[in-house]
Amino acid sequence: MVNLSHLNPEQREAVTHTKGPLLILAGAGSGKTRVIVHRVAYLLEKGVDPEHILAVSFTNRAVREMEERVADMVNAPKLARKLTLSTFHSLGVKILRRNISNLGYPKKFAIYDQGDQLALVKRAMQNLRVSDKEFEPKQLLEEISNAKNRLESPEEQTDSLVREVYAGYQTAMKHCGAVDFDDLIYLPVVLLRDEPEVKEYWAGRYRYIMVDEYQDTNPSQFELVRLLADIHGNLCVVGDDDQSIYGWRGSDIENIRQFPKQFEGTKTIMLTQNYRCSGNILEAANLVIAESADRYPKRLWTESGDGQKINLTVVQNEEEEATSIVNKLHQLKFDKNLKWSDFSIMYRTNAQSRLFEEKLRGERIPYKLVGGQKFFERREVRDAVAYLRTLQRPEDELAVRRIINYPNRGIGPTTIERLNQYMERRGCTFYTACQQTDQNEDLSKAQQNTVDSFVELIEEYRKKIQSNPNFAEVFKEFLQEVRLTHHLYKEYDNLTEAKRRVENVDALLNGMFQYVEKFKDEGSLDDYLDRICLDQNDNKDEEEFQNSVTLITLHGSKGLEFPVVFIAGVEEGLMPYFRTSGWTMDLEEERRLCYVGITRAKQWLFLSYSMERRRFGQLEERSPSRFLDQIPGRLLRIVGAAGSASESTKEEKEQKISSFFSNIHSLLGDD
DNA sequence: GTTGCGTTTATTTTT
DNA sequence: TAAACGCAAC
Repeated sequence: MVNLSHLNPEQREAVTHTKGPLLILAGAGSGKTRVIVHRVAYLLEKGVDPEHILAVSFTNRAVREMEERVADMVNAPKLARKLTLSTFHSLGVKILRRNISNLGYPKKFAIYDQGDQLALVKRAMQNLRVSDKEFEPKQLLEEISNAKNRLESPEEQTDSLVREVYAGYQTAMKHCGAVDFDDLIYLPVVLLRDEPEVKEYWAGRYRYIMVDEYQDTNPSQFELVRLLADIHGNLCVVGDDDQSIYGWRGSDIENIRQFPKQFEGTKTIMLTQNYRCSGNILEAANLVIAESADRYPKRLWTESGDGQKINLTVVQNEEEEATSIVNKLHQLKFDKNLKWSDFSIMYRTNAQSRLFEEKLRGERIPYKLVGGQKFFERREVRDAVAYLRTLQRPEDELAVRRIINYPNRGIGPTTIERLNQYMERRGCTFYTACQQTDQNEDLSKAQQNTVDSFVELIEEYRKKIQSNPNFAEVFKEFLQEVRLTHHLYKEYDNLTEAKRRVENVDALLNGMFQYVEKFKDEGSLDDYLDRICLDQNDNKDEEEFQNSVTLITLHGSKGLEFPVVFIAGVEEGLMPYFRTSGWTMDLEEERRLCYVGITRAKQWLFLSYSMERRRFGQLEERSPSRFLDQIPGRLLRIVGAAGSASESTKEEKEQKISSFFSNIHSLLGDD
C-alpha cells in the first residue's frame, strides 16, 4: 500500500490525479521527485501495467534517482523493472532501435557526438567548396541543431548556406549510418507523425506519461510528448517556469506556460511548500524572482524558521574572494561540524573555478569540479572507443577513419585519398573500399598490403568479439595487439602525461569489465555503446569524491542542494552576464539563474561581490548585481572580507568598501 | 607528424 | 591574461 499520509495535500492530489492532462508547478525544493515516485507507485497499485508507464527526464542523474526511489518504494522488483524510466534521449534510442529502418538507417546506427558532428559539417562544407574560414563550422552546426530542435528539415531553411550544409550533413550522417543527439528526438517525431503503425505501437504502449523538468523542453521534445500522449491525454508534466535556464539551448519556456491551453482540461496543481531552504534564504529567493514577468505567480513558503541571515561578502578582488570563501568554508566546517561534501561553490562561468581550485588545493581540501573536460572527450578515450565502434560496425566511417592509421601503420594521406576516390566511384562505404584493394588500381602493391592487413586485423577481432559475450576481454586483447599503451608512451615524452592517458584507457576498460559483469547475458556490445554515448558520466569514479567540496556552475547546480552554498561574483557583468559584444542577453533568464543558485542552499548562503576583477587581462571596476537590489538588508549580513593579501593600503580599501556601502545604502535602509 | 609562433577570442552545455 | 587555433617550417 502506498503511503500518502506523509505528503502534503497538494502533493497528494498530484499523485492521485492520474487521468487527463496534469500540470504540476513544482517550486524549488517542493518535493517534486517525491511526487513523481509516489505517482508511479500509486499507478502500479491501481493495477496499471508497468509497461504502460513512462517517466521521462533530462539527465541520467535524475533518472537514476527515480529508479532508486521507485525501487525502494515498490515491493516488486520484477514490476519495477518493466517501467520505462528514461531520459528523453534514451527514449528516442528505444524508439529508433525498433523503427528506424523505416527511414533507411541501419538498426545498429551509431550516435555521433559533437566532435563527430563537427567533422561531418566540415566535410559537407568542403563538398560545397565553402571555406571553413568564412563560416565557422561550429556555428553552422549550431544552426543545424537549432533547426532540428524546431523540427525543420533542410528544405525549410531560408539561409541557403545553412540549407545546403544541413542537407549535406544529413546525407553524410546517413552514409555513416549515424544519428546525432538532436536526431534522437527529431527522427522519432517523424516516425510517430508519419507512420501510423509506429504511432499505434508507442502511443498504445505508453498510456501514463510523466515528464520531469518540463520547463526545459524544446519544440521537438514537446512534439514527441504530444504524439505519444494525444490519444489518451494521460500526460503529467512537472516543472517550474522560474527555473527555466536553458532557453539559449532551444528550450522553450512557452511549453510550460501554454500547457493548459495546449491540453484541454488540464488540471493545474502548485507545489509551493518548500522543504529545503531556511526562511531567510527562501524569502530572498522569492523576492528576486518576483520581479520576473509572465510567470505563474507563486510564493514559496516554509515551516522552518528564519535560520541564518544571508552573508554578503564584499571583497577587493577575485583573489580575496577565493581566500575569504575558502577561509569561511574551513571555519564553518569545524564550527558546525560539517562534512566537505556539505559545501558547494557556485559561479556563472567556468573560468572562475580556477582560483578556487588553487586555494582549495593549497589548503588540502578535497574538491570535485563538475564540468570541465569530459572523460569521453579525451583523445585517447575517443580513439579507443573508435576501435570499439569499428569492431562493432565497420560501416561507421568516422570511427574507421579515426583509427585506420592510429597507431601509425603506414596508411597515409595518399592511400586514404585513393580509397576515397574508390569509395566515391563505387558509391560504397569507406570500409568496403578498404576491403576491395585488389580492385583498386590506384593503389600500389605496398599500399594494398598495408590496407589488407588492417582489414584482416579488424575482421579477426570482429569475429572474436561477436562470438564471445565477454567483449571487454576481447577488446583488451585487441588493444594489446595494436599496442595502444606502448604507443601512448611513445607519443608523449612527458611521462606523467602518458601515464594519465594510459590510465584513462584502463579506466575505460575497467568500465567495460564492470558492465559485462553487471549485465551478464542481458548486456551486449551494442547496448554498451549506447550507454557510453548517452551517459557520459557513467565512467566517473564517484567513490573518489565521496567527501569533497563541489565546484559547479550555476547552470550545473540545478536539481542539487547543499547545506552551504557560496555564490561567487554576484556582480553586474557576471550576474547578469554581459557578453563582450553582439548578442542581447536574456535578463529574465539571468534572473532565473540567480534564483536557481539561491534556492540550492539549505542553511547557509554566502554571496560575494568583488569591487574589481580582471577580465581579459584588464582590471575593471565592478558594481553589485542588480539582483541584490531585491534582497532587503534585514535578510543580509554585509561584511568586508577579513584582511588578506592585497596591494592596496588599508585606507584605500576601507574607502572603497565604504563607498560600496553607500551604493547599497538603499538595501540597508529597506528594513 | 610535430613544434613553435603569431593571432584571435573570451557564457551557460542536462544528451 | 591565457588558451586555443591556424599556419609555416622542420
